[in-house]
Amino acid sequence: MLNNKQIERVLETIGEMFPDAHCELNHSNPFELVIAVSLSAQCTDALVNKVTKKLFEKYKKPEDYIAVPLEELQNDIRSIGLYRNKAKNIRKLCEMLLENYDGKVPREREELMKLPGVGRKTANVVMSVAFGIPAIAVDTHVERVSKRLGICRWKDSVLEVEKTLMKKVPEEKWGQTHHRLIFFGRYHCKAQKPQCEICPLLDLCREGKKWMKRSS
DNA sequence: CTCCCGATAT
DNA sequence: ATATCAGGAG
Repeated sequence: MLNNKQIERVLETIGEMFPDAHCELNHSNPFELVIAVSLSAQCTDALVNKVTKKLFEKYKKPEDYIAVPLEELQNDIRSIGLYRNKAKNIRKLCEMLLENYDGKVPREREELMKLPGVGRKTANVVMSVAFGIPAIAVDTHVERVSKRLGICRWKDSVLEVEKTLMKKVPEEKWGQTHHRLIFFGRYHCKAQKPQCEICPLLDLCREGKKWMKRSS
């Protein structure tokens, strides 16, 4: 496990590598962000953006998603994968927004997580990106990077990873750090082919040597 | 734990 | 051919 000084070095380094890390899911309001993030489960954001480009032109409000047959919505998001679950969730989510939230996306984590297809990770993204409420969403990249670097333990659950990051990172830097960890994981410390050879953090990474061998 | 699932990289 | 992708629900 990294000590506080090492954590500080990690934050500084990923800040230099990805100073302008940001949410890469295209959206123009909280409602579109909820849809985009719920679609992004087990799918690249590039593909989500390809689908939402057309989707957001066709469906503007919660009412629009309910107005069409479920099969039509399934077809509009088919290329994403997991499309039956996602279509059903989006439809129900829109119904709930209209019934319980005046058609608007709630800001509270507890309320967000009541929506179908919205778990803690998605709720945290919406809170942080759409509403500017401090939160750290732990996705596959944040989890992998945190564990490889030794920010947390290998056996930690995603919730434990989130708690560790909240404890180790100053609250005013949660949003920024969250996106930098994602960029670091997505473009540098990748799942299949991590760039260990050019990694400025290799000396404090427990997994680095293992990956160096595999790539040689 | 399993299932959902197409697109892409390796 | 297999692993992975801004996960969530049962």
